[in-house]
Amino acid sequence: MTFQERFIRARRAVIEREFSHLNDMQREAVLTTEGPLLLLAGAGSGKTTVLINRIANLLKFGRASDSDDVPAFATDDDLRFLEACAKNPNTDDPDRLYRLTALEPAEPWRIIAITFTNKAADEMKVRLESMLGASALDIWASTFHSACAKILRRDIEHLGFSRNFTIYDTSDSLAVIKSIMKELDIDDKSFPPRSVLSQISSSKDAMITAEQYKQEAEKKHDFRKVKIGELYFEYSKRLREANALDFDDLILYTVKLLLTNEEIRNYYQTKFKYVLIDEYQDTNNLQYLLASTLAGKWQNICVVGDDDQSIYKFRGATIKNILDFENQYKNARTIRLEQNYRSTGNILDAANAVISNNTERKGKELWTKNERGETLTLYTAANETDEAQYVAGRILECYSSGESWRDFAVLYRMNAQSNQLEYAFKRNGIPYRVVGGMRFFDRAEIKDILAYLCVINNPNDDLRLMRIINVPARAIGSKTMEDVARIARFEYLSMFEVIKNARNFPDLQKSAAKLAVFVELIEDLKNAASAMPLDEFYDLLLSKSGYLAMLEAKDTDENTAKIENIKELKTNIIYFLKEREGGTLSEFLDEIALYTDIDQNNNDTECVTLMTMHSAKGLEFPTVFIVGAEEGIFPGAAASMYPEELEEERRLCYVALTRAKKKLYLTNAHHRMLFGRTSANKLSRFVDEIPGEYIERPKLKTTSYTFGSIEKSYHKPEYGKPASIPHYSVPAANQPSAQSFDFKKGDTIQHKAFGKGFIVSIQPMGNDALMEIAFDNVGTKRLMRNTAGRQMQKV
DNA sequence: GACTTTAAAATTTTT
DNA sequence: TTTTAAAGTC
Repeated sequence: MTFQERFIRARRAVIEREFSHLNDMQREAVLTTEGPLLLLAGAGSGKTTVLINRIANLLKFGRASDSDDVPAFATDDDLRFLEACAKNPNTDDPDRLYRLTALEPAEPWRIIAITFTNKAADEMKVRLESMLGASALDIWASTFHSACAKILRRDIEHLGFSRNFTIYDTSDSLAVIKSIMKELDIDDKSFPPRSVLSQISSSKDAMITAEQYKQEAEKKHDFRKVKIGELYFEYSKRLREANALDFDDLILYTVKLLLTNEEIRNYYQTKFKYVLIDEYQDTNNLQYLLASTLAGKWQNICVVGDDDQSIYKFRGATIKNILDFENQYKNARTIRLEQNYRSTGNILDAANAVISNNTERKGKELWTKNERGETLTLYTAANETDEAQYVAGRILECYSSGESWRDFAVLYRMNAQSNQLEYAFKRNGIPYRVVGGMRFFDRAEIKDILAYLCVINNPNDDLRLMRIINVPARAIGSKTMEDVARIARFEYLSMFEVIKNARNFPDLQKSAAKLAVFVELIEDLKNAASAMPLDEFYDLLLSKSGYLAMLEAKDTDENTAKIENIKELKTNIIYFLKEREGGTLSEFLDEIALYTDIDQNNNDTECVTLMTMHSAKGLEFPTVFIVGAEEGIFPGAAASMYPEELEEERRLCYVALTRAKKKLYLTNAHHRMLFGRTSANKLSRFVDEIPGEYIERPKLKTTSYTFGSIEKSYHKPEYGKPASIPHYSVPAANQPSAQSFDFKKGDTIQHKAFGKGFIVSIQPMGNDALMEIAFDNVGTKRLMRNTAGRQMQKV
């Protein structure tokens, strides 16, 4: 062996030891620093750990682990020293060792790591900081959108926007579309605003301008598309006038800027020596362009993803990006992380079997050293209520044997399915949280307050001005505002400028006085904003605008909740000020424009989690229930017609299955009421794709069930429904067919899960009753007699 | 201009 | 069934 070969081998050995806690494939991924790298990381394979360690390696050793270069200064003695260190980790001269092993270590600011969600970005930052210390803060670890916002805040002036541009969220965009449609008198029934917006979005993704879109449509004589093209054109125009960018624009304009401006392109291409993209299977075309452009100079692009977990096609993600990576970069290396640390063998094999029915995939088989574990369980319920009750019953049983609430997750295809589960959990006293649905920043009161802040920050923000000008009521109605909008359009003024000079416009004479009051309010607040700390200003805003008074006027639960939310927003402001002392209003608005979920994901709370399978991506739970495993629901009706859609549903199934660590339940129902209509759905094909050895199915043949043909059917009177609609079900252990619940106030009872308790009160409610029970160990709970009663006995 | 009623639609979601 | 938006009424 030559000197060079020996040196490289010894150096590699020393670095490898640094990452000995990883498995071989993980370590390979960490040490492969140079050139394009495709990391196919299966579910539960330690993906984030690899990313963090890879960055650590770049910072500490640079390209040493992946290079044939030997430092010119290295002597024979150095080599002997290095080889000795490779054999024996303890050295008396760590400085010398480091000098010999590190090769151009990367400065933190030369690394950009892009994720999809703020949550993932934050998690990465936290883990980097705890591993590498404060220097990790210089790494660009952010989402696509915030990275772009950062770039554009510097250089967007080249594209004709000013640097203090506003970011519109989806509902802002929707509002713009709606107002254009109203003005152009386009019927929103034949052109649903949402679908128009998604057309615009996919056009932007394909880098098609409004003009091109319209031309193309005219050539094809497609009337619909011509109209949409007009809307697209007007929409872009309005955003430009308002100096606003929507989410797509953030990426689109960044890409445009980089492609058209050589100086800027050079700056970022030189700066970012290492580019890492997480969740690559979820990227769209623009994001792909951005990533490959940023990596254009050094070509050190590492993409991490799992083609089998691509579930966001409907929002523009294209699985092609990950499938074609090796064609895009001819010298790309591919590493597969296939060892799973999360699930039992049975769960994993079931998931592998299901996903193997897909054709559009790279091919990958997860394996694990974990035990086989229990088989999966399929439960076939009579209806959705029974299904929910089954889930609740199982959870109570497990809870009584020592598991905690947070060990359980119930996954469903549609948010609408959460309802029955929530009822069942409430009746049984099971604490739960529902993830998704209404987000904090989507709540009307939060949007209102933020709109105030936006208008104060930039009075020319017409959209937000419209939102708040009559909230609370100031007797400025839609008619007045229509006049204002028309004048603004005609005079090329912003709406605020129009109302400020209302007296000069004949049409506004009647409302001029009211408008003046509003203008004064905004201007006073604007002055106040620069004169005091942000949190103090916030209180002033709430009182002066009359918003708080409006909520306090009606003492309803709803308003109390709204006031809570508004206070929560103040917590955010205080938190922001802690991070950045003397932070200004505009800085705060910028920060939260891209941070849209705050109260989400308190994983530490002790309760069962309910969420869609989509939201479950990236999470794990010891026990998982997948409910509604029925054709027409999962896979959904729309998907079963198209093979591509069906494959996406199957990937979603794969994601759902691989969330479980120890135990996995699947449930379906003979009859299900959804959206007010009852239907009898077949068992999901995905369940049939799981080989029988991994799953335990109900003993009775329930899939071939036809109405009335089952002899051993029975009625469950505890639902209190009329006998004319009998319920049929497979008897289950936790469902005695009939039972009398003669609980009385003052009784001492023994509950399966909650232990001993004392009935404080019973309130009859129809055929049921609400019982308040003081338990010895878990405090007082309110339970429904007919459901929770099954779980307890008098003592 | 505020409030009530009625009708239609309802995967999946992050930024 | 439930939610949301638009039309109708006071």
